[in-house]
Amino acid sequence: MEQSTFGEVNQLGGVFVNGRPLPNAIRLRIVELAQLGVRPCDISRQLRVSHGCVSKILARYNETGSILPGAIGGSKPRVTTPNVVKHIKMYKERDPGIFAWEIRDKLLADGVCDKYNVPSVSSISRILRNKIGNNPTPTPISQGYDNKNPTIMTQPTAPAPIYNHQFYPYSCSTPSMPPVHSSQMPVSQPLAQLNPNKPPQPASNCVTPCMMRAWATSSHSVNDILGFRPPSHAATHGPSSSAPPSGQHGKLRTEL
DNA sequence: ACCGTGACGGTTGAC
DNA sequence: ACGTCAACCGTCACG
Repeated sequence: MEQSTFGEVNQLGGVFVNGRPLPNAIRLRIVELAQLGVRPCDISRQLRVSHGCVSKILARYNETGSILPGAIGGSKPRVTTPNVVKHIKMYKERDPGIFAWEIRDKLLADGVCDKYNVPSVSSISRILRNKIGNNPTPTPISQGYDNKNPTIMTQPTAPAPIYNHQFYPYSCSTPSMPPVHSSQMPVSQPLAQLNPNKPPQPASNCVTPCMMRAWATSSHSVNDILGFRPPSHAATHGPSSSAPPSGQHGKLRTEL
């Protein structure tokens, strides 16, 4: 456990922390290289990240436009919001003999919940037993929760779990990732320009739940992240000015 | 040789 | 305070 924070070494000699996402800088680098036309297998070798991981990150990027990992840990958004509890209580008061499954149906019928966030029958039973049965005034109703917003992605409660510790417990420059000084990632070019196929996705559009958290100043989509590069000087791919992470990125493909 | 995918062991955080 | 659970992670191996 403790030592896991020091990282382990994969078959390629790269350092990783089991169970934890790669640093954003590396993820960013993976996408950037891919946009430059570097093959995944080369990216894998170059950054010493397993090809499975490269594949996964690129697939995710293609799908969501985000390089960031998903939200780790936590539970699904609560479905028993105060408003739902209020309605359950109301149904129960109107019809003390009502069954939990009937309450469930009514919640759906009344639009209090939708199929995605309607509490299970057992949850309703628990609410009846715990909150309504003996405690007439449950939780403070109303604090922003709202059940009207049925969408799955609505974050009824917390905005988004996500790593509270800003990204990772360790900094971007991984515990030991000597070869790649990714935290300084010289992002030379906006990926959006490099890959016309990938329309720049508005940050708000990125589905990844983790989106809303950190990266406060810069958004998470690669395009946005890369957007802060120097305006001019968008040469094909010469990380000319800023030194490439590992100092040998000039020849992306050939080597190895 | 390359790449997609699933199993695996791990971490995390809400409940 | 602690355990459980379900989300995610990256690596590895297989096809």
